[in-house]
Amino acid sequence: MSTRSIAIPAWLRLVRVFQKVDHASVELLRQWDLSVAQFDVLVQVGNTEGMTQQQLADRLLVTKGNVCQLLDRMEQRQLLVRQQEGRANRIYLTEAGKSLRVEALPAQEQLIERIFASVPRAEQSALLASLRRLDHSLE
Amino acid sequence: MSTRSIAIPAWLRLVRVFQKVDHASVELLRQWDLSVAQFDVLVQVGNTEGMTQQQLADRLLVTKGNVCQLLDRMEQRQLLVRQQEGRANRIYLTEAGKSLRVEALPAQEQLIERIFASVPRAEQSALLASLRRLDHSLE
DNA sequence: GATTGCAAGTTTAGCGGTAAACTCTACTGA
DNA sequence: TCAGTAGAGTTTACCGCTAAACTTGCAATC
Repeated sequence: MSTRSIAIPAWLRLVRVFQKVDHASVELLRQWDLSVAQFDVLVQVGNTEGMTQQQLADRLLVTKGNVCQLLDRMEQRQLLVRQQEGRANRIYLTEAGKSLRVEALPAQEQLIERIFASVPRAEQSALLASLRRLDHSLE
Repeated sequence: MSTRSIAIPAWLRLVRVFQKVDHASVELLRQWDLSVAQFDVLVQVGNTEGMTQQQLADRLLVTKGNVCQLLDRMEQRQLLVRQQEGRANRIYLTEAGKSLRVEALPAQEQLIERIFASVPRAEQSALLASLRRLDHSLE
């Protein structure tokens, strides 16, 4: 039995899976003219109505500059509104934003379920456990 | 014991891990003024000297338009050369490109090893197996 | 109350990526 | 032969993202 680490192949495979699932998401969300980034905003703001731009940036692991641009486009499309409060902007979904979220989120979740159905339930648990370890080891 | 699928949390965790490891790679490669995309080109072209732009695009799962722009910048930095042959361009690393590859690749691999060290060897095998299943189920 | 300073947001240059239109070259077939 | 076509590469417009410089508003301290 080999003692060499398989970290590299595991990482390369993880990247591959990420890219492919991401592409599938892009395809799915295209029917609502949504990018993955915009979809993520819709999901997060829907979960925590009234969050600030900085909070959103922290959740998404992106810069506040990026969030600002994303919100510009989404506000223009009337999917959400900024509401100034002190020196922060609180974000709220419009009705159009909410109904888009209610359509797209279940579809996206079904896509993920379908893809992961190729992995048996017990293996999914182990997968999740390993990923959690990796995540926590990166702070 | 619950029977509900954990596909969604597993996917969200996978995304998180990808983002964090990717950020760590960006930090590491910054010391050679390399982006992850440029590093990937260096690795692939080093593995298969003389490959065409289209072959490279297929390997990296990106468009040929993207490869064209990446190569523009890297050729300008004299890390590689295009050599026209019929209607295709064959790509070769320069000496500068090769030596950069020889420096950066082991460092990158050590980074991955270090991160994955938090997962026991047996668990890494299971992780790899699950990821392979996912990959293959996406064609 | 004026000064200082920090925190939230905005702007801009530049890279990475896609899609689509375009050029150029080679091959194929009537 | 030569018209058509398909494949490889290039270009362009636009989105996602970062880093860094910039603006603005609030608070604390003197």
